[in-house]
Amino acid sequence: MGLRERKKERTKTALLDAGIDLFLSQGYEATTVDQIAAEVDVSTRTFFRYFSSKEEVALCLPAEEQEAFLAALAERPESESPFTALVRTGRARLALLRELDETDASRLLKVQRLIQTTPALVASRMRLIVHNERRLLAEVARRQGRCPADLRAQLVVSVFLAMTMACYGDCPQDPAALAGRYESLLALAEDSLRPGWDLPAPDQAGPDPAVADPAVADRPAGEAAKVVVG
Amino acid sequence: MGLRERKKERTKTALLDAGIDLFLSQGYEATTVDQIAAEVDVSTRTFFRYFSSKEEVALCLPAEEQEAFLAALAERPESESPFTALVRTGRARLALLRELDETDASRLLKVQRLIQTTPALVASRMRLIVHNERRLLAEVARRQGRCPADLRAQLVVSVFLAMTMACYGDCPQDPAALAGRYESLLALAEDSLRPGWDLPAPDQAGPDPAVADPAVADRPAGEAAKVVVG
DNA sequence: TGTCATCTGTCATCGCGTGACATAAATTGC
DNA sequence: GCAATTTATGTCACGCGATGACAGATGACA
Repeated sequence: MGLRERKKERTKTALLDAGIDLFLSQGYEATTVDQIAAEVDVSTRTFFRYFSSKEEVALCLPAEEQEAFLAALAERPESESPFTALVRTGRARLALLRELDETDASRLLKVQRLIQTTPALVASRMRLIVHNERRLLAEVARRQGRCPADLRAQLVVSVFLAMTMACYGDCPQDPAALAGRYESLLALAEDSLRPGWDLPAPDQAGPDPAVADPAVADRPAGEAAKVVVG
Repeated sequence: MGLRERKKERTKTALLDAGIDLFLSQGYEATTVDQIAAEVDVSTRTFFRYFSSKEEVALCLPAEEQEAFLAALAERPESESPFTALVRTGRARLALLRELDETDASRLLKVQRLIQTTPALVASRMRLIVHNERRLLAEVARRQGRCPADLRAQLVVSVFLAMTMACYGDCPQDPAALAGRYESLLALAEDSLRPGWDLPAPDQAGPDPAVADPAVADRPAGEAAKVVVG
């Protein structure tokens, strides 16, 4: 790796760290791009050559994590059911947090704290997650042997994402607490879901049950509700 | 209602309609606030007195719907389980779509199409939804007699929101298709969830099982997974 | 060393959003 | 109907985020 690339990398992490620290100390909105650039002693224009937006400073790490998650998911054995594969991938990623460089780990925790305390960034991370939902869905549908429009595939992804978001819900603190929260939610899901719920229905062999019969919506309100009341 | 208020209301809906139409015809990003204001023949500054941002033009209707949803949820009978109350409220709101003024209905459908075809707006709507999650959670927890930090309450809300988002997932088209999709997802949820899953666990009487034992996270990866593999 | 590619700074520009202030309009009281 | 008050609107100025264009500085390579 040449001097040039090393210099670039140093500048990028310098901007990243400066940005995160400024965001945390004086607030995300109150911090201007000019300030970040000045801190690293580069021009504002140069800042935008490293980060496409101010937001990206706060979200590039989570974005990378998502990429890594998708890559890891793709390598889970086919024998695992879709939801199991998702859950185990999540657990593996979580475990990776603990064997991290001290500076990298603290950076990640800072970013977590930052996002958590900034409504605009919470929304942005949500956007990230939703943006990747499509790819997650594709992988789940592939494992189920269905098309991505399959409602059950969507349900599996939605439930998993719901769990993930609920995980972010409170306390970032330390990786251990996060993992604990993750496992608690998992146990709860086990209590709530029927075994095999994430496997494709064996009776319907067709590859496209995506659009359901709209006539079902004409049922009176009180009638269809029993399906979930139990 | 005085002349003044009528005039204001007319200006607001004029800006709203002009904005939606311009967004749809030439794209959201490509449309400037100046254009919208010019279309209604008011100054740019005045536009911002009616809408706090360009985004709000596209999202004020969904925002109002969310408020209405929360109000309707609060009035569901206590006898309904949390998830049932959520589902029936959703169904009732969906039914309301059909008895709407022609111009209001077409506006709503336009907004749906607009959001669906604009990634930035999809994200923004997601932000709206997440922003209201807290209030939804409060109501669910109240019905369960638990605190909002209760994981089961969070699961209930998450599953419901996941269903809602999956509903938005594809085809806006007509209200009937939307309702059909809603009911299909509902039926699928019935297949996947155990009866009574949304009721508070009877054994744990304490009001605060929010934070789980972090020690559980120390289990080897392969062991805890069986809880969902079944 | 000299040539080439690439990174960087400066400048200009656009769009979104806001505060301040003056003007025009509607509302109220007489 | 007219004056006094309230309130909506327009104009101006400004800050911030983001982008394109161009010239100069710096590392890469023969």
